[in-house]
Amino acid sequence: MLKKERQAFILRQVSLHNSVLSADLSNSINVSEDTIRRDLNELADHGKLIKVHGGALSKSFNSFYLRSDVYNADSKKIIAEKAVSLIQDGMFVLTGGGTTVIEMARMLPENLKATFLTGSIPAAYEYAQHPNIDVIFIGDKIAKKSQIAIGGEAITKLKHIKADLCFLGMNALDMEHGITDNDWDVAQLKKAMIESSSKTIVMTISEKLNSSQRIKVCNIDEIDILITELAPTNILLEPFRKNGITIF
Amino acid sequence: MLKKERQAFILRQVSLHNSVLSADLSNSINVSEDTIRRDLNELADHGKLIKVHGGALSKSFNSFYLRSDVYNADSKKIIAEKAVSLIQDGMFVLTGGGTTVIEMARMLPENLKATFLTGSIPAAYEYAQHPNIDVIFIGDKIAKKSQIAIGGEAITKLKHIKADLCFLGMNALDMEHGITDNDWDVAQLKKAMIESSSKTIVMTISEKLNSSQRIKVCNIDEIDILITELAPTNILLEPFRKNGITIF
DNA sequence: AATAATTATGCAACAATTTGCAGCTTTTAA
DNA sequence: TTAAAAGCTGCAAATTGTTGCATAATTATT
Repeated sequence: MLKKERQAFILRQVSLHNSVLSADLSNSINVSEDTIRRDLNELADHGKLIKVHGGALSKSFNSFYLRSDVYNADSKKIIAEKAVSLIQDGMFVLTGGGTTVIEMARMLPENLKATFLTGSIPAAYEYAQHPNIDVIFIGDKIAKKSQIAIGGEAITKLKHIKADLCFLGMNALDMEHGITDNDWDVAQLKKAMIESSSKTIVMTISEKLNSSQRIKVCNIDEIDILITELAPTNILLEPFRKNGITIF
Repeated sequence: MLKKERQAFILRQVSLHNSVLSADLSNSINVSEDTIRRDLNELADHGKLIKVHGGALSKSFNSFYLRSDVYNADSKKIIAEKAVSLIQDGMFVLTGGGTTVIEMARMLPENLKATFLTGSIPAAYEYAQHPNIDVIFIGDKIAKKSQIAIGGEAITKLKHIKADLCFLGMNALDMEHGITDNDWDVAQLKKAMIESSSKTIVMTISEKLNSSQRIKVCNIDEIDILITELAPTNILLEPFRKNGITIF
């Protein structure tokens, strides 16, 4: 096998699997690992792949994980836009405090007149900036990590409220486990928020679909509307639609 | 799995869920927690995430509130420094929400352990950032102008509270009219706050001394301590000292 | 075609990196 | 204050890399 063939083979493997191990290549081509290493170094020098300890990575793989910030921000803006379109004048809107919610708060149209209820400091801050929105803060004791109000007081107060819409950003969502979270207090609060609203709207980027965490919030069937950055027709969302959830 | 892949996976988890636990990662990737910890430290060194005890946080999750320049920032910093020195571990501290209070919130020493009560969204946000401070938010309906909670609910809640210190930023202060304000709701709230605290500390830049506004909050004699940017011996402050107010 | 020059490959010894573990310290939460 | 969880440090084992060198393969030149 010629050197060029070998390197072509390596490149194909990399683009196929996103990563290769020197040992595997050495095995499948029957050359010493030294040769493989030299090939990898050469290809890396020419910018064809990224050499790492033990093997190599595809370049696209690497750039993917480097720009994940921007990528997510875009998704969240798409989600926020869809969410905003559901809010109408005069509504009582209950929201959580995730980054997606914040994004939505910033996109609320200036002329919207509504009342927003939240237990999140950052969210309340955004709502308070808005010229025509009334803000009601729920609860008193603030959890440092999540910067939202937690505990019995907040939940008690929620029980006396009936909002039209409830917007929740989600950490994890899957058909089997429903909505799950990794913080007990937050989970309790979300549960109470869902019960205090006529409609529950879950916002999440598609990558959080089909993942789960330790603490259960509620079952899939408590969700009325699901908003992701994907087109509503996307195949990934099909199982949720089949369970009676409206997809936006 | 290559080290870089693993770290990419970690970054993805962090950007997805905003936080990760070392133990969870160790489980899902099947490497020791030591390795995870080393990865997290490495990623933190490169500024890709924020390492915390037990796991890591997404970097983009923090910092919504941007530091804007405020009028007379220098004077307010001097005032804030003096104010901070009055707070001791374990105290219950009630505060308003002016720019001076925000400045004070930012200067609280890291190791201070205290409970702060406030009806101001920006103040609550600052307190929530602090590692050792418990935050209790007072009230529910938020006034747009001042971004503080107003109304009967807040005042009722204040009646059930007895704080050690009450820090108030003031709009106007003069010997004859006492503390005055230009917003009825805010004045009511300040009144209630003063009544709910053992000691009332008024913070104001000197140019607001000897000015008055339309709505009365309280008389001079309800003030225990007055903090300005001036030296305590300044002639301007003499009349207040003579009225039994401690000057800082 | 023969030979010299260049390049590629494998080997071996040594260097560096990575990883898990054990003992001990620090932090956290009750 | 105390017990559990997490972190740190040093260390050892395994894996991976590097370098120099000998040998084989390829190319160029006469």
